[in-house]
This record gives sequence, C-alpha cells and structure tokens, in this order.
Amino acid sequence: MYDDRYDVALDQILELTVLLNEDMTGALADIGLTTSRVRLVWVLHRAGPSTQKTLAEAIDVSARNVTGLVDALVETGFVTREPHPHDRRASLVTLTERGTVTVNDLERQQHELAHQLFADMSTRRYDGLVKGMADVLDRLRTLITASKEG
Amino acid sequence: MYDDRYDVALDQILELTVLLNEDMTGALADIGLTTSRVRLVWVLHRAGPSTQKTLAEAIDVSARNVTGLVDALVETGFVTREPHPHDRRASLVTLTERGTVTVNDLERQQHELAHQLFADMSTRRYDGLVKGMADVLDRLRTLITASKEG
DNA sequence: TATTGTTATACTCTATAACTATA
DNA sequence: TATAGTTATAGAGTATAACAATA
Repeated sequence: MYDDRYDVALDQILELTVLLNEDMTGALADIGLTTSRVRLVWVLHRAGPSTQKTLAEAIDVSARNVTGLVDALVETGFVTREPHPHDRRASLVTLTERGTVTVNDLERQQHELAHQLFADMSTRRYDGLVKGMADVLDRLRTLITASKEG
Repeated sequence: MYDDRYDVALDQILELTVLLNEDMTGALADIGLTTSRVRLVWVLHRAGPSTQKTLAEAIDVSARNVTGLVDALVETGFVTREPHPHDRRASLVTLTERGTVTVNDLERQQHELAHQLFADMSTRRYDGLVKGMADVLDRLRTLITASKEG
C-alpha cells in the first residue's frame, strides 16, 4: 500500500505550485508587473515585435484582453504600440529598453533560483527528481488530453 | 556543469504548476466553483462551521473579499450563512449537504489523480521524486523566507 | 474602545458582442 | 467579405477605507 505516499507526493507538488505562484506574484509586483503582463512580455522577448493578434494566440486570451494588457504595459513603459508597416489595421507591439532589461533580469533570476534550488543536491537524487518530474508531466498531459476528449 | 539541467528541472516544475492550475480551474468550473471559493470550502471541510473572520485569516484575504466569496457560495448552494449563537456581530458559515458532497468528491478525485500519476512508477524512481520534491520545497521555503526578510 | 462584517470605491484579469477601419 | 483592434458591457477576485452593529 503506497497510496499514502502518492498523496504526499501530489500534495507536495500542489504546495510547490502555490509557493512558486505567490513568490512570483510578489516579486513581479515589486517591479510593476503582473503574471499576465509578464506572459506577454516573455512572448515578445522570444518572438520579437508582434501584432496583438499574434500575442492573443500565443498567450491564449481574447483580443480584448490583449488590448488591456498592452495598454497597461505601454502606460508603465515596458512596451510600445506602433503602427504596423504593411497592415494599417494592425499594431506592432515592441519591448522598450526598460522592457528588454526587465525580461533579461527575470531570465537571470530564474536561472539563479534554479541554481539555488538544486545546487548541492546529490547527483543521484537529482537524476531521480528530473526523471520523475518528466514522467509526471507526461502522465499529466495524457490524463488532461484524455479527460478533454472523454 | 549541470546548470542546464537545473534550468530544465525548474522549467518542468513551472510547467507542472501551469498544467495543474488550468486543469483544476476547468474541472471546478464544470461543477460551479472557482479556485478561490474552493479554498474557502476546504477550510470549512477541515475546520467545520467558521466565522468569516476565521475564514479570512485561514485563506489570507481581506474581510471584504470573504463577504463576496460567501455571498457567491450561498447563492450557488454550497454553504449557508447563519447567525452566530453567542456573538451577534458574527456569522457562522457552514457547508450544506451539497457542499459536503462536493468537497468529498474533490478529495476522492485528488486521491485518484495521485494514484494515476504515480501508480506504476518504479519504487526507486518514485523515492527519488518524493525525496527530491521535499528537498526542493524546503529550499524554496527557506529562500522565500530569506527574501522577505532581506 | 475594539471587533465583525457590511457598503463604497477602485484596480486587474477575463469573456462575448457590436462596431470601425482596413485588407 | 474577412480580419485587427477598439468600445461596450459584464463577472470574478482582490484591496483599502468608512461605517454599522455589537462586544
């Protein structure tokens, strides 16, 4: 009977999600961002200047919602909204200098967090964690896909 | 140089938090609940009938917010709001039959999910995951505590 | 005087629907 | 006719502040 230990493992994962979420929300608030806005900023960081349509699809929210997020990011100086050179219906959202610096900082901080979390973990145990996490992720994806179809 | 693998592990944990959150949000919507309301329902399940003050402290939100959450849960039939027997300023929030049945269902579903995620995972790998998760959680708590004080 | 919960007000994220400008 | 983005409207979660009733 290992059922109890399964429950403990899931509880730990759930607790981790809560802690990570709270920590991120707080840290982002300190620099004038929210988790939703930062998702948009990450897309711009990796894809470069994008239309709002593209952003809406990338972060899977409505066009209306992107309008609001971009409004807020423009107002706080993280992005600009400029006319699209070839399509006068569209805008092109671009990271400002401040936006670029900020997302680079976030990237570095995430890298540091990873290092602090796993730094002196023994290699054997660390391998178990990485492989276990990958398995759990695969199963979760399968379960979610199945439940959406069922 | 294991830094890349640290990043992978953190990325996996972050992806897990997103997947779990989306899956939960969708499943709760199907039964007429939200994650915020369900946090309150879980407190009632474990603590029994409670004042709104107690609930506000337990889920760490403002008194105003609890008023809104309880309003919504009363309207959808998961809880009742009754006068407190000994303190006429306070109300006592109590799970209805429907609320009790629902939270028991959620508990069972979570148990099933744990089983499906970890069922046929080899004992050795599973041990690595559980111990690794516990270590990561401890470190995360330490880091967050330190950053809040610093 | 202190506490419980409410009303008042405001901000963020989210959605759908109607509409404008452009393709 | 189709598409990009806006305005209009609505609902959920969150907060602070002022206020009522009661302790």
